[in-house]
Amino acid sequence: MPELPEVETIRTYLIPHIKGQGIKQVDVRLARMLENVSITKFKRELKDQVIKRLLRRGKYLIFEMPQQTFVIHLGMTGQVIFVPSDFQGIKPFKRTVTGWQQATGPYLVDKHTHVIFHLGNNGRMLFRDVRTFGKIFLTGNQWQRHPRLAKLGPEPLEITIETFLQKTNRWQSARPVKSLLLDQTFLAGIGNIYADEALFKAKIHPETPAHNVSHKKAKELLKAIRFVLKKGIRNFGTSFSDYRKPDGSKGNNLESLLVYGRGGKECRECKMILQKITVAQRGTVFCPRCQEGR
DNA sequence: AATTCGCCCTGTCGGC
DNA sequence: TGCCGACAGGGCGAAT
Repeated sequence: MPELPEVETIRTYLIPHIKGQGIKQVDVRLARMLENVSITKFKRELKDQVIKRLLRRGKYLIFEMPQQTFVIHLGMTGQVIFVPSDFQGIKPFKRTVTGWQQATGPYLVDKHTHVIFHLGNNGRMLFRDVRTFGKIFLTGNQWQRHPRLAKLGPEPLEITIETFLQKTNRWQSARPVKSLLLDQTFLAGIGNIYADEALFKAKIHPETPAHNVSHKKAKELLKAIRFVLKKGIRNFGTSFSDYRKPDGSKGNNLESLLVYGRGGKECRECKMILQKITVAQRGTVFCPRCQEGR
């Protein structure tokens, strides 16, 4: 699932390819990927606009244009693929009994490719999403005020340790600390992978009630969050299942994971068998020895 | 007001 | 071999 490091990797990759490019045309092949905007309006608002800036806030990708801003959220399985103008692998879409099934090379234009942005440099930006939990929406020029973005908490890589400790000081909550990490109004951009990784790194049991997290532990937690997110970015993201860079290749962070997806296997630090439990309706892996006590 | 739960969706996997 | 149910989970809106 694309989290902060994956979205940041996509953003960094896309910038040189799309910044300053005009949008010649947009194809929308699945209307429900657009949130609160019709296909007609979406096309009209984007046509002939120039992408001025590409930003990230939490797990959201923000495309700023002079008169309008559109935002992409990748949900669980969303991908943004950039197809350069000289790429020859894409054939016309073809309807088959099983749906749109023309997949060629790393640039997959198939039944899961829902939106295609045709750019001025004749490149194409594809939005592909198997489980269709992703969303694309318009915000107007004040994207910070859009309801989805306005409610986001601070960026974990930007918040100061002092501000973070003030936030955690006010935790009178019995909620498991993992549920707080997944709460985008607390910190923006952490998902299931990096939450488990950060809790392991900070040696905190995922079910620890928030009010039992000491000042010292909270400090270690923020350091751990930063560490795993930065490492994820350095490794171009975690390709656990569907995540791909915009060139179609996988990120390199999977082999760096210490707990996520490793339930039943040995802890890389102490050889104890990693446990898999459910916390906040999410699969959660932790080491009973390294992360003991709540 | 804070928190949890149900739902959206499709590919994959284990069991029979 | 093939069918079926369970499972994966981000975020919203309803329920508690």
